[in-house]
Amino acid sequence: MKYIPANIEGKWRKAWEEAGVFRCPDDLSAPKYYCLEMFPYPSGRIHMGHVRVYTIGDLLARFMRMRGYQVLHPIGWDAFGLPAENAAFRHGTHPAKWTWENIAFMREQLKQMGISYDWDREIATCSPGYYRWEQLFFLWMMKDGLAYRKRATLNWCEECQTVLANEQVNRDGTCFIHDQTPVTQKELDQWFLGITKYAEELLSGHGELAGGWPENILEMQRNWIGRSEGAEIRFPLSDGEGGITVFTTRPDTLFGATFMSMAPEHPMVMEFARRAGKEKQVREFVDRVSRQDRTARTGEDQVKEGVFTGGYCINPVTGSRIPVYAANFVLYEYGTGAVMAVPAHDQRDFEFARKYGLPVSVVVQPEGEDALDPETMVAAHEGPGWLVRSGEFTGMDSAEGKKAITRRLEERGEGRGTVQYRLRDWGVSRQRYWGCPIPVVHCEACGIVPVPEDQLPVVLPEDLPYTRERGNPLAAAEEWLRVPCPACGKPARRETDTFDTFVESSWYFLRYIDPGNDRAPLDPEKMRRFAPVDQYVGGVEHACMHLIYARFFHKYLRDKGLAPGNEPFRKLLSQGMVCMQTMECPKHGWRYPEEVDADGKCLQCGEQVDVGRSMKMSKSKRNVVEPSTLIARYGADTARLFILFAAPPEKDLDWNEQGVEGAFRFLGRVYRLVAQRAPAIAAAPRQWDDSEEVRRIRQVTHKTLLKVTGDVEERFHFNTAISAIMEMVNFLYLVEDAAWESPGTSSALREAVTILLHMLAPFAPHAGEELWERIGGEGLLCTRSWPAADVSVVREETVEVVVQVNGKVRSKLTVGTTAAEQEVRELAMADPKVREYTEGKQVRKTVYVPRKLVSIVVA
RNA sequence: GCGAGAGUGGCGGAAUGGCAGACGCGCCGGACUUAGGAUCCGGUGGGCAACCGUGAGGGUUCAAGUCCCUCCUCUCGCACCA
Repeated sequence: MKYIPANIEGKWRKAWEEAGVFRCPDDLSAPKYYCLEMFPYPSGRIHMGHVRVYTIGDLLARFMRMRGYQVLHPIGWDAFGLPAENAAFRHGTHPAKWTWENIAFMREQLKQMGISYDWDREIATCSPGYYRWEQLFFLWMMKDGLAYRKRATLNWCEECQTVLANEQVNRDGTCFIHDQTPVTQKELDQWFLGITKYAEELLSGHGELAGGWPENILEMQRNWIGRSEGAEIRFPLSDGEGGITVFTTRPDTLFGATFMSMAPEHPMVMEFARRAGKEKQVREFVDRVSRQDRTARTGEDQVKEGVFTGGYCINPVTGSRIPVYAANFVLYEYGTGAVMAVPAHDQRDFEFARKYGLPVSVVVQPEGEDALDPETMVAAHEGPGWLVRSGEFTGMDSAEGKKAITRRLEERGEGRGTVQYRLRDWGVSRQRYWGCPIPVVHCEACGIVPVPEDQLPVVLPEDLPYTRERGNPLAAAEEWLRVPCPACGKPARRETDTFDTFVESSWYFLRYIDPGNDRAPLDPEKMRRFAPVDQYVGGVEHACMHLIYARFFHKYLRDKGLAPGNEPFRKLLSQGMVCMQTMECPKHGWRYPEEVDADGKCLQCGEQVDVGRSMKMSKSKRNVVEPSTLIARYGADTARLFILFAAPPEKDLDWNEQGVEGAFRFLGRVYRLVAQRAPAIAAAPRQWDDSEEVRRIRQVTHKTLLKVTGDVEERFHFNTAISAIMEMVNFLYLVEDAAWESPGTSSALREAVTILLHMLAPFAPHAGEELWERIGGEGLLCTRSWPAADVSVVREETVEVVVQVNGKVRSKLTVGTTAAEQEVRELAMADPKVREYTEGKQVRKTVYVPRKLVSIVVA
């Protein structure tokens, strides 16, 4: 009778596996439901964050399976990446070995959780059978002009000997792995993917996602893409031919442009300096600024500074000669790398102008305020207003002026309205070994030559001695490196850069649909059957990069006829973090929970530890609970149930050992209830009496069923679904022995327990199966249909109506559900408790809400 | 600074504008027991009460945790993007 998860969980996992119940056939026999959780990086062992995502996903997968869908629920491994290399040289192993061992270990951990994956579809992105197709996509992109090579300044870590993404640079400008090493800037030829060609569609596609995706994620993506409308305006050089084009969102302020600022990297900067004989001075500034990494340079506390280049250009509308400065706050990668400076109406330009004594000219006058005075202004006026000192445009409001000035520039061929994006093309080159080789060859005669499609895959050589701590071992792999040029046959060298691992994760969700295909990356027919993902579950940390890259890839593959529809993920659930309180010993720093005794004393020194606020579980803060320990102690069902009960999925979850105990206790309670009543249930007849007792049991049962179904299916409120199940169990505990034994009522109780177990199945699948077997249920519970609620027994015959007097509840009436308004009003007025407050007073107003309340207002 | 979200008992959290605090944890009491840190049953926002209570202050409404305005605090994202 005792609930011992260790005795039952393994047994049922085996039963599921043997029956192959989670295998999803290629052919559809029911409407499909593609449920996907973000696949893990095989870091070694799963952590609570993984347990949470995979539990949420599995709940939905199991639920939808019972709802009659053919569920595709796959899993795989995001298996390339830097940590494998770091671990490899730390532990003297090979990245491949390390990765595959981790995969083997974590696969077992996931299996222990009882997640209902179709393991036949498992993929690891480090297998040539996977990445060969991504090499093919890259060749296609090269042909389509979407993959190209560009010299670019990138963050460089001397220690890693590789390029870092901006997000891999710490706030203080050090490397995210080597936090002592300052990140520097380095110019390298890099491969880029033209994601900006899809910028507009990535933005407009949000229309299709609205409702299915959390609004905050869409907002983050909007910011990331950063669309802004404006104009490109050409400023002719004051001396000689040519001109400089700027991008501005404020063409209406053109008459107020009194100087120009350029990115230090802009080629015209040194050109001007040379001509003016100011090379030395300007070079000093340019060198100093461009040595700084992007984070430091764009940080908020960065002081604006610049240098006069010696050059001048002409404001196309005022005709005045304006000086050109190089300024540290102008970004070369954005817009045209040059901006017209309007100090009166842009705060940055204002500060810059005041610092270098440049003229300020007011051209936008805010409505209803004193005329702005350039001499006394202390800040720029960035808001709207009326145009002044703007020639023929004077008097227009700024919105109108934007359009009019742009139109005039277009007519004169001096500019045009354009749209700019903050989104940059995606740099995919990494100077790294453990990644997918970029399939091109460098030939002295032919330049860059793509590897012919029939020679794919370019297999990453895994037999290299992995001894170098730094740099890319591929660069030293002479045997692999030297190949004949595919074009001319002369000796050439392979590209040694590998892909950013976000490339792998940009299409894995499609490959799951056709994982074994060795003739093509994807079969369009199968894609049409299973794509898109109906429900994607993962963390917010991927709101921008992964989710934008994947949307981009999906759109590209759509254009190549491989992927159906415009969007890869119909609905997205972004789950909250798993947090736990931190403990810090004054002498020994962060403490693991097991390093502290029951009285909150450090086991090492006996000092009282400080209990800090709850923070995201992390090894560094030692506020972690190991999933394996948890499962060993309580079983997978308890882990799952607690995680789903402790908080709604999108909110952060506070880990609490006593809460886990509570979940375990509840499962024990269900277990004892059902196990104890199993004989009575087995003996119960199929027909129930038409008694009050039966009606009550059935009403509770079906009400719970409706609530749980709605909470899971529509609201994703798994915590309230569980609390409804708990209430039902509490109710069943109060049912007397006699009712379990009596033929008339036991049949209704049999129905109750049957439905209870079905509802429990997606939450605590192992315990559910075990009890299902005990009550003589047929087949595997997880393969059964979700029960249909009998709405007729849910309907109440009477309802409680609250009576308020002046907004305060004074009495409650029990009336028939169909009672007429007039009747209820009269009952309310006649109620003695109500009369106490209404006696002798004038009734001003009464409000009647059917089946809810009567509200009486008295003077 | 900008944007998004959140703030409810001792704690995690419930509440289509209609009885605030479901459910769980913790705590208190009872039962069963040689025993209980197992299990079962009951109680549990504050106040003796009238009443008061959802971060603070206003407002709309017969009625506000929920809607509107002004603040405060916290979390996350963006942050010289011209």
